[in-house]
Amino acid sequence: MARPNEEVATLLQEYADLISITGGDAYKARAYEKAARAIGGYHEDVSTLDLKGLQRIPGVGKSIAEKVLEYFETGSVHAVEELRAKIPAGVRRLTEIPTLGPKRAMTLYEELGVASVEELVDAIHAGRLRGLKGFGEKTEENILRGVRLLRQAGERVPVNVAMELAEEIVAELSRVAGCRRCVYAGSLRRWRETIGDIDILAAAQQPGPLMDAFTSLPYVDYVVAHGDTKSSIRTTKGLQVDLRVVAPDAWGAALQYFTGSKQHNIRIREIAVHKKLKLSEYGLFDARSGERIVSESEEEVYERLGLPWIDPALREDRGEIEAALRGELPRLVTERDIRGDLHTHTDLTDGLCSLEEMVEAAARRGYAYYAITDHAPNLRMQRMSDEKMLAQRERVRELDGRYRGMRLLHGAELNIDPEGNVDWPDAFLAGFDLCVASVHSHFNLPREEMTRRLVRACENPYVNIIGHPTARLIGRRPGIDADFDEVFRACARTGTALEVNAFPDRLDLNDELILRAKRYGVKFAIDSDAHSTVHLGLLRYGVGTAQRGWLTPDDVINTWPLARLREFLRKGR
DNA sequence: GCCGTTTTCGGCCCGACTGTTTTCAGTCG
Repeated sequence: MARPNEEVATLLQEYADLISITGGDAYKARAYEKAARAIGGYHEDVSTLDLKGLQRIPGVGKSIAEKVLEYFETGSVHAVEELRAKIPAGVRRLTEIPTLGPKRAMTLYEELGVASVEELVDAIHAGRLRGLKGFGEKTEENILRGVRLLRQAGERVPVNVAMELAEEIVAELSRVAGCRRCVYAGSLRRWRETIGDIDILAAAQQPGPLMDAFTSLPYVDYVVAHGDTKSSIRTTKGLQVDLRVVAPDAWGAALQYFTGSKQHNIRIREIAVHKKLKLSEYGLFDARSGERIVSESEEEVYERLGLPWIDPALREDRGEIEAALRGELPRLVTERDIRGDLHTHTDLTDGLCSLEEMVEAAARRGYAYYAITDHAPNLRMQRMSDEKMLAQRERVRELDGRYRGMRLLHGAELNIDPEGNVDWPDAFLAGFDLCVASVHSHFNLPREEMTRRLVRACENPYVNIIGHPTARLIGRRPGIDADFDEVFRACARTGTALEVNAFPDRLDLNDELILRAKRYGVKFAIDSDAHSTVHLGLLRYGVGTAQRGWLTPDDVINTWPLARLREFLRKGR
């Protein structure tokens, strides 16, 4: 199950949406949104807190605290149920369409009875939106484009959602008597950015007890299939999970088979055929005699085919097999290589935790260094000022080295305006240890202008890292259109790193762009973009994405010792 | 609904963009 904090956050967010849709007090809705974020990012398990403890969470008062208690005591919240009864769930789904908010979703429902995304699409095609006030031709286009985007993400879920569930199921099944091994495989093991269904593989002589335990997990909505070696369930959140149980001596071949990708496996089986062998999920066999040669570990399967073991993140048939044959597989960056995080926020801007809390949590992760990069003044909503930034710097200097010797870097996340300029003049920027610069608006500039904008930012001698370079939001917003090869050349030329933003709805750059950028000799920074202490752990998804992009520790500046990093950050100045 | 006081209400991130409208509502970051 999701962390209790996540559950409550989701519920409160839903309540906030319902308040907005029903035209309730906008400030009340915002209060619930704020509380949802605060609880989602809170370090303590909210299901263990009492009324007083809950009210200590910023943004949570008596009323919300009581609702949280009600939720854990009864499993639901009366006020939420009341609004749910008034508004079909499909109407809330409408607001997930980019450019369509609560007001117009309600108009569609009240005026036309539209209560789902499908009905909306039909209504548009039937011309039923014509003449509806506030809905013109462009609006229809935008809605249809938004729906396409929504459907592209389709039934897939963000990698972190699938990962949390998979790890819990693996832990649960590993406790079952007779279970020899249990892991997740499939696209999750390859660190794909979204996951369609979860594949779990277990080894046991007797699959029965594992199957029973699996199909009676508490979050099973219904059992899709319950067989001898394979079962499938659908969870209450709508995610499909498959469990496959194999004999312990077939473990390696099964793991290889169920990890995929399909394209990778096809290539591997071709190699087997050329060697007069046959590879299946049960083992590697002699094609003629049918005798099983190996199957116990992935390593021996690959080895018998004349290949070194290939990291799952590489298994996409993107050249990994050729590289393996030449003995030129990269030594991929791992989470253990990361010495620090270079893009994080505090409650000075839109973060949820104080500087001290963030620094302490970072130190607990064993980092050698850590950068604080709050937003700069051009994102007006953040209300940043020179004075606030300088005061923060002073505090950062005081705390430097006080937490397990971890060194602190004071930075900022600058805003790249449409011309490629950033928030402050050089003289002020010179006071920072590093600057991340990112696009936060004007996502639709013509390609040439967008390219010029990013190149210009790279050429700024104080911009060290381009944050979430395409600014995409998975399933919600496509990335900006620019000539990225031109941008990559600029990065390499100016000593500007590109970010691999680890936030699961960004994962930006993605694997394909990383691969392209790497060829220009660009360096990368894998950052959490944490807005709360619990976000620091999301870094693993950035590392997974970097692995899919074939990055080695040498490619990633925040694996370097501090002295080498500082030299890079000087940017030849 | 929360918060912070100027202790019991009044403010709450604020500006820009889009598409619609004809002066602005809705949406977004």
